[in-house]
Amino acid sequence: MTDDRWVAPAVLLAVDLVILTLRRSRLHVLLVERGVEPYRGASALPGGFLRHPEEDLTAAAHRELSEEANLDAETLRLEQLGVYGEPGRDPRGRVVSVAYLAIAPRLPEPTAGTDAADARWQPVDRVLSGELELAFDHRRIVADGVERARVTLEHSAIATAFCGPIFTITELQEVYEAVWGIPLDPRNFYRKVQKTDGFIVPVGSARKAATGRPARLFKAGPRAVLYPPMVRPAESSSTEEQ
Amino acid sequence: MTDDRWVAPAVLLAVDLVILTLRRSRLHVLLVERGVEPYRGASALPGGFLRHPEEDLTAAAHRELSEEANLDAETLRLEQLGVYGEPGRDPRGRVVSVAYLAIAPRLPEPTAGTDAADARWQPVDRVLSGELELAFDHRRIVADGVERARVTLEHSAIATAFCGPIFTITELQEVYEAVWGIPLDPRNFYRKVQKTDGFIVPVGSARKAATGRPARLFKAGPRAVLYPPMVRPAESSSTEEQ
DNA sequence: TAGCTTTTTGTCAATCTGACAGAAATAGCG
DNA sequence: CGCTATTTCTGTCAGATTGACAAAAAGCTA
Repeated sequence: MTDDRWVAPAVLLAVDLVILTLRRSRLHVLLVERGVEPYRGASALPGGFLRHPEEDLTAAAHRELSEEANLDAETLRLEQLGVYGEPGRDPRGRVVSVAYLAIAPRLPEPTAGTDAADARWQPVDRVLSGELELAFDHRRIVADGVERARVTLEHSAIATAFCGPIFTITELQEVYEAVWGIPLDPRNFYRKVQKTDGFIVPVGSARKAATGRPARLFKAGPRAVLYPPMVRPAESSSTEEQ
Repeated sequence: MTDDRWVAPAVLLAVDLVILTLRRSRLHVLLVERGVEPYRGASALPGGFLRHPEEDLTAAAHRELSEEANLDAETLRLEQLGVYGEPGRDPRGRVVSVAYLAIAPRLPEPTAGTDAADARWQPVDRVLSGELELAFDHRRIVADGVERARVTLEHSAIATAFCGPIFTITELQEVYEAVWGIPLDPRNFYRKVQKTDGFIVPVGSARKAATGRPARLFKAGPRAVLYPPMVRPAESSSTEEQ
């Protein structure tokens, strides 16, 4: 951070939000329909410019979330995902965008806010496959956010945040399956989760279910970082070997 | 990324660089002595403002690196570390800084460039302990960079980049020990590295050493992502349990 | 040749993983 | 009430991995 005698050029700073949740056992991302140009009518991540030059970035992120999707942003823990500042990514000029990621429990259907014509949950598959096109470079941002979520699930107990306050082990497994996009063995998952110390704690030996054997209920444990981590089965080598 | 009819406020955008290397088995970070206000004379990370509004962020990072430290930046793979945009972090006004991280082999002693009065390697310990004070929030950025490097070492083969093109397993171990800050068992390390497929490949059964048994030589293997990862021994639980 | 140092090869018990069998608990149905 | 379907939970078992440690191998030096 050196400075110049030269006047430093200013750029437009924006925040974009990748809000992930689980609906019907599928990973969904919150999208808005743009109400203004450019990309008017297209789907995009919620977000927007800083309101004033002194606005804090996370504050701006929370503000945009409530403005555009009427979601109670206070309860979401926003994690910085990255900066997207490639010249030309926005037709209006140089816009640098800071992306934030949040992983959320089943959230209510959002209602359109002031800036966006509409706000709704869309399956990430539709976005990643390209079936649903997004404005700007938002598809890339979603992809990065999903990958981050996958890694985060391995090392942190955040998966419990996808569930309600009380959940069964099967429900927790469905979170992992949905985010990782692969099926897991229920018995091994059960064992692993149970003996990962501090991950989940049993809550009143209650029960549940509609058709099978009643499942025990748990709540999130005190540990935030999982050690050893949940290991995601190998899929393919990043670089071919030999 | 919604826009306003309101004129969006512009902020000053800067890049900061955390360049890590190994010198005498200790992790060092590249620092410059600031030649201008604010914090004139204090140590700081190399970096600076965008030169013009259309400059690419990574291009700016590479430019600053060569300007301030005369390092051949082309060979370094810069990885985005995060955004530091807290209001008030820079006395000149609202400055948002994008931090980049690079992990590098033994680099030459840098020479001061145009903007910085001096550029040199400093042990990260001295920075993290607070013994050496840095300008702005750069100590925090260094801390984040070191932690990122530690995690990266677990999952990627980047550790080989700290060594020269040809190295011994002991040299590779010293990289892990320096970055992780803990000692490792040579025999178990040897075994683990050897059977992590594609990590390192033996190069001509040459030898080396001055005092003990000659060590075999290796070069970086084709695999960039390590699976299974190198596991860093547990240190302490992030959240107390029970 | 003996001693020192460092690298390399083993050993062993404990733990973890992946695959799978089968018991337990409930609802629905004839 | 007994049977079946379904889901949850408890085991088992072989193979791989880990951490701790012993000891051989290969040089250099005295």
